[in-house]
Amino acid sequence: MDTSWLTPDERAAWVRLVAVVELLPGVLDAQLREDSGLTHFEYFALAMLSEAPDRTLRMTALAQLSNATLPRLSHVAKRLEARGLLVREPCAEDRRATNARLTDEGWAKVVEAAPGHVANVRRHVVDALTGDQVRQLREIGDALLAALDPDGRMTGLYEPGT
Amino acid sequence: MDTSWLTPDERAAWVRLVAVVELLPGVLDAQLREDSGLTHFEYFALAMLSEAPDRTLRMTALAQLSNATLPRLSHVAKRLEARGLLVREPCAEDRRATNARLTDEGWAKVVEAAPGHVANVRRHVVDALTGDQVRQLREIGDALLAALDPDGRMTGLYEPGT
DNA sequence: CCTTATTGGTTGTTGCTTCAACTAAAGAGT
DNA sequence: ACTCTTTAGTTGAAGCAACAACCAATAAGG
Repeated sequence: MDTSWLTPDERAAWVRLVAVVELLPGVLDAQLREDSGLTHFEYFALAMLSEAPDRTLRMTALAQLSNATLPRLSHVAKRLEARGLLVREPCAEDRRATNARLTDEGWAKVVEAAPGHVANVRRHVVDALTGDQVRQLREIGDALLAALDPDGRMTGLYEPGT
Repeated sequence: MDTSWLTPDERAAWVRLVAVVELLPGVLDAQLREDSGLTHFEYFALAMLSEAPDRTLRMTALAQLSNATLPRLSHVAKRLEARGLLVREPCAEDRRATNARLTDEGWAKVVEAAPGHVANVRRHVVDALTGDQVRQLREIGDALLAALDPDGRMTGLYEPGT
């Protein structure tokens, strides 16, 4: 009775997607939590900073990249700041704004956490797929994100053309 | 610095998958919350019951189908029971067990909520894909779930052979 | 039988997310 | 200059979810 009005093929694809969406966050969180004491969201935020020029991003920009609300990011940033992984400082150009900057410890944390995380991704995702499926998944991802994120708020991550 | 040690193709696919996994739950929750006053998890639980024989499932079985811990399901079931959407009753065969059964109101709720939910899924997922992509996604889903859910706890949903 | 282990569920704390309210700065219109 | 609106971010209270501790019933071993 659930997802009727979808064809059998559509329903099969949908049901699998839901299961993946349900299971994947737990798999990512568990490994990072265990090995590095970070949630996936925290790791992701630090990783975004680590790739940014001067390891610095406006809070708003970081929130959009990580698909978070500003309040949520603010709380998380406070915790990460208390752990010494980043600092927040007022922005010179726009005095309303706050810049989050990765500290050296934060950088070290990302460097420490990345290998295990990548291995986990490999084990649970990439290595489960054939090369063709990897390419298909990328295009399916682009199609879905065009519908899920029409304003491209999380773009910068996935760069549809890239 | 993030997901290096993946090839460019792999990284592109991975980054899109993460974005989808991040965005999709919010899209599902928002519509159901708005139109039916249910979280996606609640809807999903009710939908599972609606498809079960006698509209009844053991708490443990329902928890596995919805990828929830038993404590979490217990709390959710209490709320749904308070709203009259399901009832919990001791199981006759195994007196340790509790059966959750969908009430007539619960059934009506699912019937009321399903069309909007399916339309939402169509808009944001199914209709964004070509027929070929739908078939590819189904097989990718099977491959991923084999790695994410090796014990097939959430199976019953996606029935790899189906 | 009696003991121990395992399975099935419910019940309290702890921590994170969300929501709403608030401060403050930048622009826009008059 | 003066107000009105929008943007940026923080904060505090409230709601959920995870974890742990717990009780109850079945099953297994001596």
